[in-house]
Amino acid sequence: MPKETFFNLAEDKRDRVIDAAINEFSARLYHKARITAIADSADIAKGSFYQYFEDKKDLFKYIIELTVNKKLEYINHDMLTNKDKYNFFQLLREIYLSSIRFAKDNPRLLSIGNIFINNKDLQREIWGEQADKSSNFYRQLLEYGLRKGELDPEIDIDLVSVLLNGLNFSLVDIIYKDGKINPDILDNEMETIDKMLYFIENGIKKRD
Amino acid sequence: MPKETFFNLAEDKRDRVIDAAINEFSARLYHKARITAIADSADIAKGSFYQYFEDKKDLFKYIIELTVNKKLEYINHDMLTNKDKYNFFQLLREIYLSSIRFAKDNPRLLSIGNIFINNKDLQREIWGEQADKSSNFYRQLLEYGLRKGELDPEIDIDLVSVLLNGLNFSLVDIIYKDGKINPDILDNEMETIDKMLYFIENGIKKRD
DNA sequence: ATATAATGTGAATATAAATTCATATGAATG
DNA sequence: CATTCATATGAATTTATATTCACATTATAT
Repeated sequence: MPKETFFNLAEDKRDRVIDAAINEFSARLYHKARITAIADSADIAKGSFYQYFEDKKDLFKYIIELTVNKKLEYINHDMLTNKDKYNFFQLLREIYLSSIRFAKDNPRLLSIGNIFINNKDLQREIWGEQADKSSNFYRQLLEYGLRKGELDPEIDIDLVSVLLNGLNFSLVDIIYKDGKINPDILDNEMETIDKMLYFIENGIKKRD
Repeated sequence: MPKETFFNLAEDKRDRVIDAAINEFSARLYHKARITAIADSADIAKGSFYQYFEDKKDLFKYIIELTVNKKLEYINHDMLTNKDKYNFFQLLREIYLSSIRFAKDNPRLLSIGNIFINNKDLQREIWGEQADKSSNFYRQLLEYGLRKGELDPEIDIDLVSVLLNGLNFSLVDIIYKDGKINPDILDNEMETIDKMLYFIENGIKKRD
């Protein structure tokens, strides 16, 4: 958590610091990101930085928190609170759509998220041992789908939740090529998502 | 590439250096791994290290190369050279089985592979721009499966190859929990793999 | 207006490696 | 045995940055 000093700052300055931090953390890996660069670009003294934050990790935690919150804003809450109206695959589709919307609007946050998600050690450093939130999310969704009889009762929930989590990496790979958003996707994001769902629903075996 | 000096070394010493490097790179992220620790543990002088390698990156590249070669040894070559005898899903199954065998026998190399695969920037630093070898591998496999009519002709190869690649992350997640091999998996690896294949073949939608 | 607290500052210090280099030792050659 | 070449060594240097600190400035309260 940033120190109180940080929250007492004039909004403009606070925003400059956040913006500079997002810039630096999206452009470089955590251990390569430089406080000096952040201070310079936010136009504050290096010493001031330590008035606002405990240390580099403190700032990074804060930025990750902002990122997570921002992402949550993109999820259609009506859909999640009224789950019952939607079936499992509709919910999954909505989740994927939110991911893409979020990525489009917040490329730098997407990059930070990638850097974070792609580095388990960093996750441990920042979040401690409870770093496995994401497959848990899918487990709950799957339990719900099973209860409603929409899913093949044969599936192993623990395994499939990890698999769905792995497919998230694919989605990010698709959206985000070579450090920027893949422009091809933006034109036919629906199509891409629908193909992905088709894969998840039906697999790839030929049927007759 | 290591310098010639390195290959001129007595085998014992060369092995000590490799072993020390594998230890260090499997325990710490690339930018955190220390030449000093490697030199100490291999019982060579720090200066000697630079007789053998250009720099840290040079050593790491070499270790990654060893890892990749070792992994290739685990793939059943008979199966790949006589592809025609096996169907797509049998081949995929074999690939997953090799992954698990490799992981069991070479936990440290698995860890290095994870660190590498989980860090796209590092991949760019080490392999340059052609870092996307792996989804390419699946693309070829998929083309083969389609030609033989084993796969749903509806699927989009480009997309599905990225999806299969994402599922690799899942497999690693399953095998490798908290820095070591998940013992639960070893007892029923076949079962796990078969469930994973079931997911890929049939998806998770309930059918009647 | 003065005192007190809060914030700002950047040069100095600390830390942690990677890398170099002058020099020593050993091996091969003729 | 002397000369040349290859390898070994670790203290000294370099690089890169995070973090501290003594002091300066500005804001708030009395």
